[in-house]
Amino acid sequence: METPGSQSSLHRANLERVVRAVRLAGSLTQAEIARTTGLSAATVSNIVRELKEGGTVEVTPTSAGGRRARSVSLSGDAGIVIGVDFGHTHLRVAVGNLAHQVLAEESEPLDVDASATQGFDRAEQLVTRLIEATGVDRSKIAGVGLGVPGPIDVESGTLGSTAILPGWSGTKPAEELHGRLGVPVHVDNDANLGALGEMVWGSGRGVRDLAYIKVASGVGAGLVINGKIYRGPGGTAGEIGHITLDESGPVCRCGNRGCLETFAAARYVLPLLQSSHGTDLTMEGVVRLARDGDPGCRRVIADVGRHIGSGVANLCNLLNPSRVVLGGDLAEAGELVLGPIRESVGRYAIPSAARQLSVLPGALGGRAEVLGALALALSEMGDSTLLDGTATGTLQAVAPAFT
Amino acid sequence: METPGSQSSLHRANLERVVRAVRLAGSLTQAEIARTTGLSAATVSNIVRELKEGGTVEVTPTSAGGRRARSVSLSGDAGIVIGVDFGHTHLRVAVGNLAHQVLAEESEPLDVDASATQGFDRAEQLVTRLIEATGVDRSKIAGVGLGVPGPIDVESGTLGSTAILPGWSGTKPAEELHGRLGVPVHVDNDANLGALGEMVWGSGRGVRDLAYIKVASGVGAGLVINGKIYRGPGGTAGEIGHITLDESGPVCRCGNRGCLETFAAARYVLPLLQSSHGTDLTMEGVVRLARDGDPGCRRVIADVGRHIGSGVANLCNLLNPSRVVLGGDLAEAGELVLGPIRESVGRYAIPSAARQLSVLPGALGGRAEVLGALALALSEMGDSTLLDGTATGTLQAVAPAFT
DNA sequence: GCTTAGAGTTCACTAGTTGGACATAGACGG
DNA sequence: CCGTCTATGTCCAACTAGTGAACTCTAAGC
Repeated sequence: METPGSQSSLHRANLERVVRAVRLAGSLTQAEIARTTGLSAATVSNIVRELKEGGTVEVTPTSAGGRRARSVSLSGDAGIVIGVDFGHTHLRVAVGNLAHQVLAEESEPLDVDASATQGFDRAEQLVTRLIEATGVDRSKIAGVGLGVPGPIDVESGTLGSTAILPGWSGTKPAEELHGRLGVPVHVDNDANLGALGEMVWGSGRGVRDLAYIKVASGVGAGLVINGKIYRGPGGTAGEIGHITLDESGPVCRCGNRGCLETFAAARYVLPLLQSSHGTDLTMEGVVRLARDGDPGCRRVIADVGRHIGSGVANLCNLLNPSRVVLGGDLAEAGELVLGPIRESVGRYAIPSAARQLSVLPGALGGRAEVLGALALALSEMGDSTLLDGTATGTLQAVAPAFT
Repeated sequence: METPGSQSSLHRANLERVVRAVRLAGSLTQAEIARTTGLSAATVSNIVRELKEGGTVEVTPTSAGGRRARSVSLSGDAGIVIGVDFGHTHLRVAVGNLAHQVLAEESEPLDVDASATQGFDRAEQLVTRLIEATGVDRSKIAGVGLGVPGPIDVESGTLGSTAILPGWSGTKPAEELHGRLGVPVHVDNDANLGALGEMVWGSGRGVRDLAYIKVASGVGAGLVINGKIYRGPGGTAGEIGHITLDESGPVCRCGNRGCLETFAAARYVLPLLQSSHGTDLTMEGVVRLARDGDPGCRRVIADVGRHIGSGVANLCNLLNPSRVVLGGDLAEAGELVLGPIRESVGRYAIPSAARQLSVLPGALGGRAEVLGALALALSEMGDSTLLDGTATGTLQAVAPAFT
């Protein structure tokens, strides 16, 4: 990085090449590394020795029953990364290692009206607790990924005006957390992190172009293009919630009318059920009732699905992603919502684009954002390519998260 | 390329770095090259000598009135590239050099009903003629870019079923032309090439994220994301023409209803003026009449603009590009169509995304596609990054194209 | 005319990759 | 049970390529 064209940069690149190969395959012998990376056996030998001395990899003597291969794998304590996710009602923290394994994860409720300072204090405490619980050395923290539920300017790190976390607008979450933890902190919004999480660990594995659609109090999308999060020059890409579906529809909080959000987001949908089902319904509750067979809730969810499908059809015509992953509470409704989405997509998208699109529920549920924060920390720490094109399948299994 | 992590690959990368720096700046002294590339002066000295001996660059002894700097520039005859563009009614060919200069350009009418074979014959003849006219050696051809007006599968190179060039579907244009010219041929559709052309030579210079919208017999968009054409996994990204604007609108040729195309494309718009203006109107004619003040044509064009604006607003919400460039015949209408587009965008896109969006007419007119084909040939020939982030302004002036 | 400063070159040095030789250890066949 | 075979990993000499420092050259400034 320092000197763009020097030999040392070549060496660094080769180091990363080896690390990436090992990470993608789990464990490899040196000869296998040489074959997959294209480097010579001698070079691999040197690099492995260097990495071993640096503590990045571990060499286990002849595990497999071959001739005499020593398998190389990433050492579990080479470094750890931390993901922190602020939601509207919760705070969630995960600790993982360089091998993409989740070591610990925990969430706790967070008061919506809590001040930013309180929030960051809580986050710091929870991080400290999890670090202690896993028993790793604090100095091993390589980076932190941070998710916030609202528009954030990635360049300056300033949180925009957001109706979701009232007292927080104008703060710089990354700086705050960096001050408390003393390590690099990278921020992004929840939709982008959800996309990243599902891409690395969930329903988006192996896909290089996907859209993650999160339906909660608003509707947002995280776009992955060519294996990387796409934020757009202004940082506001993915605002699928404000696609216009009906020019004379309900007025949206953004000031326009008939945005997708006004047909799909919790704040606009829940009131529909007030007179029949009471006022204290949550989206989660509606989903549960729908699964239990409640016809009103089923109808509402299907309508939401149809509208989301219209938005996805537009997205599909424009970007032609190979996969759309649905996240947020609504994803729990499964086929009740996915069916109508697929139907709408089939109806409104051009056939050639719709044909190869798969619409899947997120595999990570509420964990998508924290895990995405973890992945963000991993991707920002120099191993720039998380998924290398045709990943050959054998990715790490996610360690069962305790708590 | 051959050996991914070797020193020779590093050397090759450094060669490209220098070539790119020189190309972006037009001409540089060695010391300037050293500064912009980050390489040491000694290395630059060696590389320049190598490139000079290879005939890639020329060193002109002290042109500027400095102390004693020898300016390095790409040699005009280091290699040439060719762009070929098939339109619905024309065939257009351009010849350029590695310095991004257009040496010759010519277009001739092409019968819509011409067979594919006839078309390729004509293209070959025109290419040969232009090569001879410029007097360069045929062996210097480094590559050909080819534009076709219809859906093409970039992987297999097969032209999809297209209503625009009837007898051509199923052919493999790149193979055909490769067989005749004997050099590598790269294909893409007209919207993508238009985007590339405007990005390199036209209204999109210096921008890394833009959408080029071409309104002709259909409506298509070419998307540039992070400085590169984005085609999507299935190759059908950019189908802005089939965004749904009105669920119960006119039936579109794609089978859906109320697509943007049904409100904006020539085949749907021209009939509106039949009873008042006669049946043999073309889009070009409507634009001319509108500029001359014809109220009916003005109204129609404004309506088209408003509808395109709705589509652009959706695009803008999803992708947040920093620029939208309008191409095709319609762009000639200037503010008559841009005004309504901007108005619609302001109305339907979320403010933060719309604020930083600029909507401009294409600067290249009907030449955008050929020039894009030229740029495609250039970008595919190993100099993978055409525009390197913060291009410092001083791009080549386009040499006036003689017919 | 002398000084100065920036441009480009040369040279010795260093970093880093590679091919080939070599040691090692299990598998296989007899 | 032993020799052969084969693939693994390591070591060494050769080679490639970039770098810093010293050096030369030329025009500008005083």
